Amino acid sequence: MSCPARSFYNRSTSAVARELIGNKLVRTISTWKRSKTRRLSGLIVETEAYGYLDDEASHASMGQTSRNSVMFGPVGRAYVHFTYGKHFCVNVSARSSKRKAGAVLIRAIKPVEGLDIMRQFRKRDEIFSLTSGPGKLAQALDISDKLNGIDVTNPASQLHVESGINIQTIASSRRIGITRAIGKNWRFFVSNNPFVSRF
DNA sequence: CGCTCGATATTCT
DNA sequence: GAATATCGAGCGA
Repeated sequence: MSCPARSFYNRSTSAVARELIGNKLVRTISTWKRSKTRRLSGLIVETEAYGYLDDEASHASMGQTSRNSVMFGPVGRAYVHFTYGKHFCVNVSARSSKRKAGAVLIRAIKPVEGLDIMRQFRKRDEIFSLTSGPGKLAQALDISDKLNGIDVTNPASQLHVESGINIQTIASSRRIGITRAIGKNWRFFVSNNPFVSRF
């Protein structure tokens, strides 16, 4: 399967956020036995765009720091950050050439491959709570800050994005879990599906 | 079901 | 000190 090219991420973050819906987030891990590789994957069903100085809710809004440096680097890289003292969130760096920083948060995926392994990482069986939230999907795919900065346009990367299906029913809304810049409707999700985080 | 609230580390004021 | 791109246990209906 092919990966969206780097140029895919070289557009406005809101456009990238919308078009990432329907693509596949893939995590490859080596199992403890016989160093065999396994694929964990899911269809991206919910995203949020985060901008630069124009977006007070973005980690990049106050300039470059050690935490958000991936948002300022090449597009198509994973920006993994730790939040609320417990959880990791997975983003992909993206922006048009006119901006200096930006990223798209992946908020939810629909599990496709490796559900048994996801259940082990999540320590629960219910399929709808496996990956229906940014912290949940990071845990289900065993994603931590060790993967920060990885190139998601490379199919050999342990975390990458593969081209998927075209989704017709994409809706947008305010972003979730933020208090600033709530006027921007930069959350995109597949309407009428049970795998998104919430409405 | 739905709501409230504590956990818990990093960043910002 | 306060806030945070979250989650799930515990409660009441």
